[in-house]
Amino acid sequence: MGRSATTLTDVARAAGVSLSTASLAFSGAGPISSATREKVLAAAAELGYHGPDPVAASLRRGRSGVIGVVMGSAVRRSFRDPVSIQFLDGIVTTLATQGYGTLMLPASGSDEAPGSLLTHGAMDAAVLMAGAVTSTRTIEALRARGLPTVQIGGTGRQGASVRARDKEGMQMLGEHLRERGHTRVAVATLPWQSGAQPGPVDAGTTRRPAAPITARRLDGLRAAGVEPVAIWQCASLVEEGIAAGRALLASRPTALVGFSDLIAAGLLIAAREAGLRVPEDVAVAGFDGIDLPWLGEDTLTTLVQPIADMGRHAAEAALTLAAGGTAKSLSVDVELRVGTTT
Amino acid sequence: MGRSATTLTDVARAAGVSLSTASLAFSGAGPISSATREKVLAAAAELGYHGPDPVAASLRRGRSGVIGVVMGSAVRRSFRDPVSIQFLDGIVTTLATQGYGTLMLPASGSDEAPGSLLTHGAMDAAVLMAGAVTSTRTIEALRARGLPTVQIGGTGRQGASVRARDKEGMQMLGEHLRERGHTRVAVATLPWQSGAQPGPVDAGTTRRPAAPITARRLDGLRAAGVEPVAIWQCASLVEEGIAAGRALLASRPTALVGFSDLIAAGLLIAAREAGLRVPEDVAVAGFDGIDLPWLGEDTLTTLVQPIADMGRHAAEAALTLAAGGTAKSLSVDVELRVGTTT
DNA sequence: CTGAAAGCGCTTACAG
DNA sequence: CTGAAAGCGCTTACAG
Repeated sequence: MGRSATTLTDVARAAGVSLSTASLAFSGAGPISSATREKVLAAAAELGYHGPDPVAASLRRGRSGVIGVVMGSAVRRSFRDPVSIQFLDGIVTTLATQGYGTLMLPASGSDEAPGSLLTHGAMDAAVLMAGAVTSTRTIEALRARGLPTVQIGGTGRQGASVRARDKEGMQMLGEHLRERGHTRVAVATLPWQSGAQPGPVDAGTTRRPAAPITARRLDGLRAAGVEPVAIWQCASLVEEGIAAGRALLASRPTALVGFSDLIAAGLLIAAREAGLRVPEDVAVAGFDGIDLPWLGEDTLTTLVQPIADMGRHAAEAALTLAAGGTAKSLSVDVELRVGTTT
Repeated sequence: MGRSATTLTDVARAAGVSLSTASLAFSGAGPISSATREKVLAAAAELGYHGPDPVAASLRRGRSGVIGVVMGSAVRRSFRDPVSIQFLDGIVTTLATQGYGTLMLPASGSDEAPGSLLTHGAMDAAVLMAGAVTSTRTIEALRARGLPTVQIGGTGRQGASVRARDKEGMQMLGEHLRERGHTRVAVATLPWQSGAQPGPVDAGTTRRPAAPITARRLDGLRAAGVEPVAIWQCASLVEEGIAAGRALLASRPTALVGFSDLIAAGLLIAAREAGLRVPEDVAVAGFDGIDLPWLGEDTLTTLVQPIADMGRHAAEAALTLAAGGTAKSLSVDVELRVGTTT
């Protein structure tokens, strides 16, 4: 059962004190003499009692001590991007220092009912990882329960969010590319909406992506006066970046921009594969600022996001919400890091 | 608080039934007429009640509905290997289908006290990911609470474990290399013990690695008659594999074996970097069978583990233990997949 | 098929 | 500083 047979009542009896006093010895939430505490702790050790049952304490306190983290898609897919892992690291680490647990929640697909964990799992608040943002059913299932949420990369319009200044970042990159004389820029974006399949997008479209991150990054490029000669949407995976690169090179671009570093790595591989020199024949840039130790000599020109910090902020916002407070949305700066690929 | 203000008692009153009947309407754990159930559900919908409080239900049932997963090290580091992610995917997915949640537990370092989540988090059992296996303090903290554990990659000596037949696999690889005529084999192993720093290991040592996976894989090579000309221990990361490769090439090997695919990818990069042709000048092989889309034309010769299956088995064992049953240890077969690198 | 009662193990006002 | 009491919200024998 994962629960020891001896309870706080047993410990109190063995120590010759009341239940409330025994509770205080463990929680320290009230005045207690150190002699009494020692007595209780000794009795507990004697009985093999390892502290109050967390479930019972949760019920009494009215809080589960758990924050849910909703992944963008299946764990396997979602966490192939180191960015997700660093977010998760920031979240888990921050919550752990507050004694809070992190519950993994598989997001439901856009066409399937939310899982029982989402509808009935014990938690006080939830963090929605970037890819989960546009999965409406997931958000609605959480809202229906009255659970406060924090979105990473969201719009901030529905509850608290933590996001990067994507537009400002991409604008910096766009200006950097224009300074370098690039006029033909092809772009491999993130998906325009949740569940979108990889493939071309009409470069002249006036439709704005439903996914906020994709929309903001595209806005940034355009704000710099960069009008893409070709657009390909794909997930943040190296293989999808490679496929995007192969397709985009047909438009004879002088620069390739990936909306993530993993995508950009794929673009770079596709360019090399085509026998092109980088950056002489074609420049390549990404977004994220992660380590790609397998990329060889090149270091990618990219926009560095403070990823672990963002995870930390999201966790802190979730804790505030769990405690009944209100959390404000937060935008963090990104930094242009010029590597060898532009 | 993450808890709606209305309770099952309110719903029962509104529906004009008893508390026990209202409970049955949600759980279906006893006989109830469908008319009555409808009445209760309608009252619940009316009141905005979204089902029984999971914490209260857990207390009453005596089970938290949560399984902890202890990572090998910090999330950030541990999950840079896709193998860990696939394990986690298998675990989370399997548990979710049973309505069970997955709690992320950062392992404590070998020299620090176990975190409060480990000592006081609500869970019914725990799964220890490969790297966590030799972290004695972590295991002891869990055992002290009376929590049953399942180890991935463990020895099976302390509780249930799910592991690959590492030795048999490596023996197959050793024989494959010998058939190809290799006599000078250099090896980049996984760490010999928890927390070991990357670096050389005396190839002639008779000391056996404390880490069971490392020990079994080395045993397998030797069982095939392969006596390494040089050994370097490192974590399963591409950059550590690259460093290992640079060092190991000094021993003029005709074959390089990495104890993980990530390490082997690093070895391959180091070989290319040294201007060596693979496999003509030097062969390279790994262990795991993961996708490495950034590796270029080459496909790694490797031992394929059924990783997601192993995660699934571990989750099922944990569920059995959580229900008070006993779980047996399990070994799964690995398969030699010959690629272009040997 | 439905209801009344007990109790899961704890924390927290409250009284002394 | 310590103790007696209430109650967190639910599920499950048990009786009818």
